[in-house]
Amino acid sequence: MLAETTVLPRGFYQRPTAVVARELLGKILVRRSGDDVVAVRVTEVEAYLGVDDPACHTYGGKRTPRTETMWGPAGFAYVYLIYGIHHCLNVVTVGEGSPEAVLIRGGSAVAGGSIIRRRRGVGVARRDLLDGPGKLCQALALTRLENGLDFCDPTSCLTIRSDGRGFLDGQVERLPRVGVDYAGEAAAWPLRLTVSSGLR
DNA sequence: TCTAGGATCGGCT
DNA sequence: GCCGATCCTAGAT
Repeated sequence: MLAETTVLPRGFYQRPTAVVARELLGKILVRRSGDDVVAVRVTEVEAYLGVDDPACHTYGGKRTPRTETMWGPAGFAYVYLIYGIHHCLNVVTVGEGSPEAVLIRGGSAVAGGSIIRRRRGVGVARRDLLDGPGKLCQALALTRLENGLDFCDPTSCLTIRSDGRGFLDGQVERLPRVGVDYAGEAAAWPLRLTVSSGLR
């Protein structure tokens, strides 16, 4: 199934964050750990626009050990812990010195469904498996240990691939981001992208 | 050191 | 719809 896919090149990520966010919808996140392979098609993302975005971890030029990955080159994974319990997976965009990223909020399983169910809990309903950033990370077995992985290295245990399919603009909903009320008017910026209907 | 708070989730009412 | 869990992170002292 993954034989007909290609790993997205660095250049894919070295573009404006809002563009990368839109283009990530429909792409396939592939996670290898040991003999387990899990693949998830991205259906929900949020853009975080760096130093000028009050909702972003790097707002105002903030640079800390946690956010160091965001300050580096595009195409790397920024994984952090939230609420002491859950992890969130981000894709670093633009380029070195422009600490912007796209948060992967949700997807649908395309391979490794049984592994996902095992990790998420056997009784969990199909639609609840991957509909949140914390759930996605649990399904992909991602923790802070995976922070800084390179999405562009075909031998990496975490890559993003294209199978040539995607979603039409008419299928994409643009909504305010979740859980960033503290960010003032930026909380209303329509930087959350979701798709509801099927592939094209 | 100490403290407050968070890009969430799931259980309970 | 509400609320507690749980602990890292960052900023203050």
